[in-house]
Amino acid sequence: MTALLTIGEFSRLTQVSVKALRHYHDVDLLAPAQIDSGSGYRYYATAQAPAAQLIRRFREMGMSLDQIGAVLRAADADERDRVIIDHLRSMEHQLEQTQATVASLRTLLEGGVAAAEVELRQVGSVPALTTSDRVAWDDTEIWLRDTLGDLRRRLEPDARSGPDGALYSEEFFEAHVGPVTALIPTRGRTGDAGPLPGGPVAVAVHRGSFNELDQVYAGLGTFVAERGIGVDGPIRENYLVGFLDTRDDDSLVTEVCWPTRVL
Amino acid sequence: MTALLTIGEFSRLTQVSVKALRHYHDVDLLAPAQIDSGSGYRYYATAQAPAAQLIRRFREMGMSLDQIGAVLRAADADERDRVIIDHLRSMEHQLEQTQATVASLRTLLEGGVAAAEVELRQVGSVPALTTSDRVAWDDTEIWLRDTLGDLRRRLEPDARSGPDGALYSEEFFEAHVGPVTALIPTRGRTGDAGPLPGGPVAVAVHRGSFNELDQVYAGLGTFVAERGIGVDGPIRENYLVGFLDTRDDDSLVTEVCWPTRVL
DNA sequence: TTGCTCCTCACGTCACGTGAGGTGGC
DNA sequence: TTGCTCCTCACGTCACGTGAGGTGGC
Repeated sequence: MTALLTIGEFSRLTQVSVKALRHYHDVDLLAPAQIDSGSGYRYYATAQAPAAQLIRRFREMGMSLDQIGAVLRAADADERDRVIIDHLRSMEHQLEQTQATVASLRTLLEGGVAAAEVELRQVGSVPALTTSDRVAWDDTEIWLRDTLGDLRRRLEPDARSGPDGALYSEEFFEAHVGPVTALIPTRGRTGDAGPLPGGPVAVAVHRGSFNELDQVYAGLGTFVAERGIGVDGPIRENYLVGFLDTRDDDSLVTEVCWPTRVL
Repeated sequence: MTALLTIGEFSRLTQVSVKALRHYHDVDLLAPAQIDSGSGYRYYATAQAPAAQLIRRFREMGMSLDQIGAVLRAADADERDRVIIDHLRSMEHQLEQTQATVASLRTLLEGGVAAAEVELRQVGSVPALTTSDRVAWDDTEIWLRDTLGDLRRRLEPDARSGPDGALYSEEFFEAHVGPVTALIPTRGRTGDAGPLPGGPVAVAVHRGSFNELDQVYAGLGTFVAERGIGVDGPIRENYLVGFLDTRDDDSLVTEVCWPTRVL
C-alpha cells in the first residue's frame, strides 16, 4: 500500500523543498499522484519518493531540469546512461578547467607572465581544406577537435602544407558565439579548398595549455593598439603542436596571428 | 603609453564579451577608463586588460560578481587571499560532494539500497546543552560543526549523558531554511540547558556518509506514512559516531528519530 | 471554530543574452 | 556619404525563493 502525502509531508520525506516540488509540477517533471479538484491540493504517493530524490541528486550535481527530464523519460537504460555519462564528462572537464585556472591564478595575481614576444610578419594567401560554422564559445574545443579530425580524414596523402589552424571572427569574440573556421593548409587546389586570407599580422607563440592563451591575446592586442596598427579581420590560431598531436597540455604550441595594417 | 580602445576592441583583447563588459560597467565592477559624454561611447585602456581577465578567470571558476568585487577592492593582499581561499574551499567541498553523489548514484538507479530497519521507541525528555538558530540548508554542516564544537567546549567534565545530536524543524525541511538546534544531552541541570522533547519515535540507523542519509529519511517517512502514525514535530538526528569523532565518512553512524503518534 | 496548511499569482535573484530601435564615428 | 559600431531600453533565461493575499482541511 502506497500512502498519499500532502506536499509538506512529501517534502520532509524526500528533503526536496515545497517550492521546488511545486516548480517540478509546473514544468511537468514530477506531477503529484493525485490532485484535489476544487482545493487544488497536491497529494504525492510514497512510491514517488525515489523519483524526487533522483531529481534532488542530479540537481546537486548541477544537471539542468531538462537533462533530468531526459534521464527520467529515457526509453531504455542505454539512453539513460548516455545522458548521465555525458553530464559526468562535462563535469570532469569543468573540474579540470577549474583546477588549471586555480593553478595559473597565482601567476596572474603576482604580476602576470612575461610579456609575449611579438613579431610582425606577412602571411601569404594559401589554399586550404576548411570547414566553417557558427560556434558557441564553450563548445569551441569540442567542435574544433571533431572538425579538425574530419578534415584530417578527408586530407589527401602529402597534401598538407602547414599545421592545423582556425580562424575566429570578431563576432565570435564579442558575442561569444559566431563564425569559426577550422583549416588545414594544402599544396595547390585540393577538392573543396578555400583560399585563406593573407596580409600583415602580429604574431606571438604560446607554449602550454590553452588556459593561459588569454595572456597572448592581451599581449598582442596591446602591442597592436599602442602602435595604432589595428585592422579588422579574423584572428588566426596555428596549432604548431595541437591537441590532436599530443595528450600533454604542457607540450602544446600555439601561434596567434592578429591582423595589422602595415609591416 | 596606454592606448584607448572601443568596447569591441577591448572585448577581443580580453576575450570578455561586449555584453559582459557593459554589465560589469552597470554594476560598477569595471568602469571604462573614459566615457564620451554625448555619444556615451565607452573607451577602455589597454592597462585595464589584466582586471578584465581576472574577472573572466574568476567567473569561470564560478565566483559571483560580488565576491570578485571583494577581491578587486581588497585593501591588502591578505584580505584578497582570504576571499580566494574561501572560494577554493567551497569549490573543493562541492567537488567532493559531486564525486560522492556520482559514486552512490548507480546504487540509487539500480533499485536503491536495502530498506532501512525501522524500530519504534519511546524517548525520554532529558536535559541538554543546546544552541538554536535559523540555518540555511547548504550551511548546515558547517554550522553544526562549529556549534557542536562550541557546545563541547562549554560542557562540564563528565556532564554528557548521550551522543551529540540535532533537531531539525519542519520549516527547515520544507523551505530549506529554518530553525535547527544543536544539542548535547547532559546529566541533570547544567547551566543554560534546555529539556529535549520526548515521546514515541520511529528510529533508523545509518552507517556511512551523510550523502545517503536521504534513503533513511525516505524509509522512515514511508514507514510512518503507510501506518498512518505520523505526527508533527522536529526530526532528531543523533550522531552516534559524528564528524567530530572521525575523519572517515564511512565510519559515521547516524540515528534518525521521526516523531510518531503511538508506540 | 481556530489556525495551520495549502493554493495561486506576481515579482525578485543572478549574470548576462537577445533582440529592437536608434544615433554617432570613421 | 554609407554602413558599421556603439548606445539604451525592455524583456528572456534558469531554477527556484520571497512575499502577498486568500481558501480549504482537520
